[in-house]
Order: sequence, then structure tokens, then C-alpha cells
Amino acid sequence: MSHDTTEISRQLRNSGYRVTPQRQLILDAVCHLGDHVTPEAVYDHVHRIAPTLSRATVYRALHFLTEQRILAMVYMAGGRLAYEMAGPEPHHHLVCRSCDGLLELPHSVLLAFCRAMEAQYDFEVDVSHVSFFGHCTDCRDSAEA
Amino acid sequence: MSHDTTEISRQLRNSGYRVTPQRQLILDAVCHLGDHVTPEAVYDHVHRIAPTLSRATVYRALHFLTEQRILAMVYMAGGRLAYEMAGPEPHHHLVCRSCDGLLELPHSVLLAFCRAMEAQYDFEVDVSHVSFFGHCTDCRDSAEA
DNA sequence: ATGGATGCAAAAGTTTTGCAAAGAA
DNA sequence: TTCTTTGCAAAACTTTTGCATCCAT
Repeated sequence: MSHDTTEISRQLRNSGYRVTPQRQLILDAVCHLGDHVTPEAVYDHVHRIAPTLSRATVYRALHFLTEQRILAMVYMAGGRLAYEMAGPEPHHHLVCRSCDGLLELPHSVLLAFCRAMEAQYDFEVDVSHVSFFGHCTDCRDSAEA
Repeated sequence: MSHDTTEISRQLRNSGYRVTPQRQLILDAVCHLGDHVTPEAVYDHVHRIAPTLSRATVYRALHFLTEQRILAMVYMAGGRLAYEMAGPEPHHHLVCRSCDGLLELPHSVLLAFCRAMEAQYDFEVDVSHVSFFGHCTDCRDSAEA
């Protein structure tokens, strides 16, 4: 996924925050590394480009960009956290416990379910991101062998 | 929830594992502490009863008992892991991001959804436990105020 | 120039591991 | 007796924090 640097910069500046080279590098890294990027992977990537960029800055930027809804947190198998670009439309993941691979799930498949939870349990499901864990075709096939 | 000590002991011994006082204490603790028990909470609890029981033993026992399907892992808000007794019937949780409270969801409400994932995406959702995050009635009400 | 952001280093928190000793079967 | 499990301590990891400095605006 790509991102609109100009638009994001404007959004941040309008809110009184600053667009620093570090934040841009970190955002580019998440963008470039894909779907479910761990803080450590981001650090490895940006640190090669900017050796003084510290882990603290990576963690702070990931939190910050998530708060600004530019990134979204993704729950991986084993309770680990990762990040990805937050699209305008929420989407969800089927996470394979064996290979850690992700399948994207359009938001529509969850809508009915969420409404049911609301009605039956008076609970507002956070639809910004949901992960389901399990096993993908490939891993099931190799397990059967 | 309570547990059948005799039955569990037999199961473990039949598989060649040992039933130690530590494992019994840890299992009792999870049982007693309820629905979503963190390793640290287990440690605090058992350590008061058996001061030499170490954190390492708690972690090892939790992993072990989960592998034996006597406990189940529960994903909490913020990516933290917790444990609970694994009932014969899988069940699921609505986890409130504000108060960390849990609502139990019967397995039946997920069955249709899982079957759809299987059919549409060829992905076998692990139905042993699923967590949905969001906000419960109480927290929504207080947020509105 | 101002105040938000960074870098460093240290601390805090969590989970894992090696190995000798203990103890369940 | 045998072999799993424990306890301790140390290590490995992950994430957070204080504070002086830097720099985007």
C-alpha cells in the first residue's frame, strides 16, 4: 500500500503536530514492509537508513501514528502486536497460526455479526480491526501429510 | 469454574507427565481467579501460598496446561495474554477496551460465521477461542457523559 | 523563539533458559 | 531408580521513561 504524504502531512500539521524525517521514514517503512509489521522490523529497516534513529522513536511514532489513525494495530498470533496502514475502509484478518500469514477480510462480512452483538449483548464491537486465528489451506494440507 | 482434579490427574499421568503440587496450585489459581487470568496474577496468588514457587514454573505450567488443553489462552485488550479453564464447549469473549471486562459469547453465535469463512476463504477458524474488542454498555455510557 | 520530537541510556516489565537439585511415578 | 519438573539466577526481549538537545514551524 502507498500513502499520500502531502495529505497526511497536512493533517498532522493542522493538529499541531510536526512532520519529522523520522516519522516519514517510519511511515514509509510500515508502508513498504506490508501488512503486519512489528516494531522490531520497522526498527531494523529504518535503522539501516538512519543509524541514529532509536527504538524509542520507533515506538513513539507507531503509537502516535496509530492515535492519529494513520496506522492501525493488528493482533498477531501469540498475542504479538503489529501495525499496518489504516485504510479508509476497515478490514479484518484471518491470521494463520502456523505461517503467520494474513488473509484480508472485507468489512462487509463482519457487519451483520457486529449488529447482532450490538442487539443481543449491548456491546459495541470495535470494527476498526478484528483478527481471527486459525489455519490456512496450505498449512492444513501440510499438517495432514 | 471448578475442575475435576481426579480426571485431569489421570489424563496427565496417562500421557507420561507428572502431577506436581505446583501444577495443582497453578491450576487451582486459574480456576479461582476466574475468566482471564494473567501469568502475573497467577504468580502473585500461588506465591503467597508457596513462596518458593517461581515465575519460571508458572510460565512453564501455563504453557504445559494449555498444550494439554486443560487451559485456554485468551487474548486481552492491548495484546496481553491471559488464561482460563478450557471448558468442553468452546466459548468466546467480548472484551471491553475500557474496563477490560469480559462478556461470554456462546459458541453457537460464531458457528455460522466460521462456516462462511471456511467456504469463502478456505480458512479454518480456530474455534477454541475468539475475542472481539470494543466497548460495553457501561463504558459507552460513561464516555458519553 | 517555542514547544514538540528525538537520542541516548537507563529502567521497567515480561518471558525464556541452563543447570543442578528435588521428587513423582 | 528413572526421568520429569522445579528453583534459582541470569539472560533475552520488549517496551517505556527522563532529560538534555535538536529542530519543524
